[in-house]
Amino acid sequence: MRPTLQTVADAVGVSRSTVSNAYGRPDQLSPELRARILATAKELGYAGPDATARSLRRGRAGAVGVLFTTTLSYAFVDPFAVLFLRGLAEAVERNGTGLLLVPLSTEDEAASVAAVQNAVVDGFCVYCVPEWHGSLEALRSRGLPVVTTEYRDDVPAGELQVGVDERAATRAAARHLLGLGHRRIALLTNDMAPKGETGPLDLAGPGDFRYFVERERVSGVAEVFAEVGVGWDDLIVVNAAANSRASGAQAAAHALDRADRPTAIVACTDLLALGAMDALAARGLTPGRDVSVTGFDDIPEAAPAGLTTVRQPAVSKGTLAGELLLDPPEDPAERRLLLPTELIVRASTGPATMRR
Amino acid sequence: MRPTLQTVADAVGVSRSTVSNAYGRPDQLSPELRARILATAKELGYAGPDATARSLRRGRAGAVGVLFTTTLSYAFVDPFAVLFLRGLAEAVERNGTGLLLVPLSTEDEAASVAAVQNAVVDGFCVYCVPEWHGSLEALRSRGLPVVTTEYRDDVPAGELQVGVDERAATRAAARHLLGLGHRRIALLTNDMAPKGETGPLDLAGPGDFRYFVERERVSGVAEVFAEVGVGWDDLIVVNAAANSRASGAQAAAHALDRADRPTAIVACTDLLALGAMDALAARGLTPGRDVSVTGFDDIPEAAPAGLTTVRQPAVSKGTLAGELLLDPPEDPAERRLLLPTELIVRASTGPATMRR
DNA sequence: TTGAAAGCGGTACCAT
DNA sequence: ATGGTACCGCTTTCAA
Repeated sequence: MRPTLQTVADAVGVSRSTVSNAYGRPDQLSPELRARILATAKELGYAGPDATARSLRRGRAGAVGVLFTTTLSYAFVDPFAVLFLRGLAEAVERNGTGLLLVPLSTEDEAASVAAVQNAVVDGFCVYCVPEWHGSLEALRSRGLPVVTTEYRDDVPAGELQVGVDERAATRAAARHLLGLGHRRIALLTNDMAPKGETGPLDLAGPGDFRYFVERERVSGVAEVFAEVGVGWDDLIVVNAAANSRASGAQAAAHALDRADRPTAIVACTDLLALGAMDALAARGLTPGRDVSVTGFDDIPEAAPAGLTTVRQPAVSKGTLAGELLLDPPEDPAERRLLLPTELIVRASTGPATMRR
Repeated sequence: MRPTLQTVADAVGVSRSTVSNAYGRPDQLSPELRARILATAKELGYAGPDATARSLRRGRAGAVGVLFTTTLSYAFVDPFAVLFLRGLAEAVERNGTGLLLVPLSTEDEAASVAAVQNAVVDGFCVYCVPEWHGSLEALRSRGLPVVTTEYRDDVPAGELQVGVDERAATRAAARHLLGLGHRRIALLTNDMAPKGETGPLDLAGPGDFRYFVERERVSGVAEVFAEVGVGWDDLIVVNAAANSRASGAQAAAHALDRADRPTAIVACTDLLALGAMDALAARGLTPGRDVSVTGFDDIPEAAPAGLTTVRQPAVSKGTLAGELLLDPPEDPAERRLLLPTELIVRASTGPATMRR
């Protein structure tokens, strides 16, 4: 059997408290006794106080949990997520706190709920988890501090937030395209509906999107185009099964291969936009000349590709989320952080041209 | 005060065991009672069984800890690490297990040790942590399963391993350069010595490197060149302060600005190699023509840059590490996995040319 | 089907 | 400086 504190205490002939102090409060006992205790512990193969028991007693886990949209590994697939996590990691490690990536399952919601309930953490960071997902409720009912990466009103009061004005951001992108003369555009989304399939979407309006971010981004575009008489039904909306380059290319194909090919493609993420550019290339089309493309996030890959996109601070979004979580401000106003966005114009957008 | 199992039990008028069963073993009590318990719990704001207490009692944490070379955030900075973690994440999440990134501190070793001791996990994955680091000893003494990403003999018996033959890999790269006529080469390392400064290194031999991986990779190159009479002292060794592109460029500068400029640069990682290519570009030199460059890892950025490098399986290295950890094989032979490497020749290497 | 009791492995207050 | 004693919150035989 694995030795415990008691084992060591008995062997040395002291009390548990003293052994405990030998580890956690060296100043509470004579150096000599401490040395003897530590030596005996080593001899017995005692590894030091058990982490779980210590956490239970101290009431502190020393880690914050991170929840991702879909799966745990998505954290290492999406370039924006990686940047965000870098920031989050920097903030928490400064504090000696760890990061627990919680395994959510796409197939088994019960498993996800269990994972959230069993997570030994002091707080949670929620990265784009759909509001209807059961794990979110499980998470909130734990009563721990929670920070989300969306800036929105319809959440439990007091929840920490760090986000951007998604809608205003895409409005800027839409105005840019409008100014370039574009009137026939396609929207590339990644709504991750239960059975996400790549293909055209026929929705009554932006409000039908299931994801907050998707809803907001699409709304921004729709608003701007509506102002000039281009209604919702005039927009070509194509959903991508996943937020990946390949999926973006597939989705873009649906728009590009239409008889009334759009002159511009507005993608909800850079990954989708880069995929759209791949699709253009495959058809011998040049971004910014034949068809304009915009993205969202400004991931590192965007600049070399010449992608016009909305930049949002990735790393600092993570850092701020971490700081908020580790030391939640009292003032409600400080519990919600709105970060700036900026439209970065590159070569992938240009004047609308008539089709040759 | 937060409600506990007891609170709920008292409120309903049953015992703790029954409430516990209501959550963990629904079949052990009448559906009706269970419903009443759950309703009361909700009313009381009871969030369900405490994660830490449950872990303690069950003796299972539901997570594996991950240790990184330097800091936690490095996990999201190094492209190879990101790929590795993706694989690891995929493996563990399949099992419903989480990933706890343990915060190591560069400055405060005691803090790192504490972080390892307090990590609530069922096992550890060690990613390139130097063997002399105190946290490693703390980790091993916990007696949990451990998997390391290096294939080597001088570790505690039974430790799980998944790695590559680093030395053989760089031997292949060196032979490639040799075949192209290169005799005067520079080595770019990232030994992360305590006070890592970028600059020339004057070591007695490859054995002086503090890191296993560095030692092995450099040894491979040295061995091959020694065979043709190019000794250790003929090699230009420059250390980079960090494993980053910028640092690699800085280090490469030391080699490139010498009077006897090397005709080839062998970098210990792709990041350093890409930095070296940056340094070449800054000097108007063309990789593969003026100076050849090789890297290690074959990260995604390597191909577009035309970098000749050693490929090692990044994602599957992570997957295998995870599988090993979650279900350690009995057979000692299966506890150590040697993965293949492959030299990928691209445009960054070419025939050695006399300096113009 | 439900409950009593015994831990899981420690920590920290309060005496001595 | 050291020890006694609760107690952290839950799970799990085992008995009723």
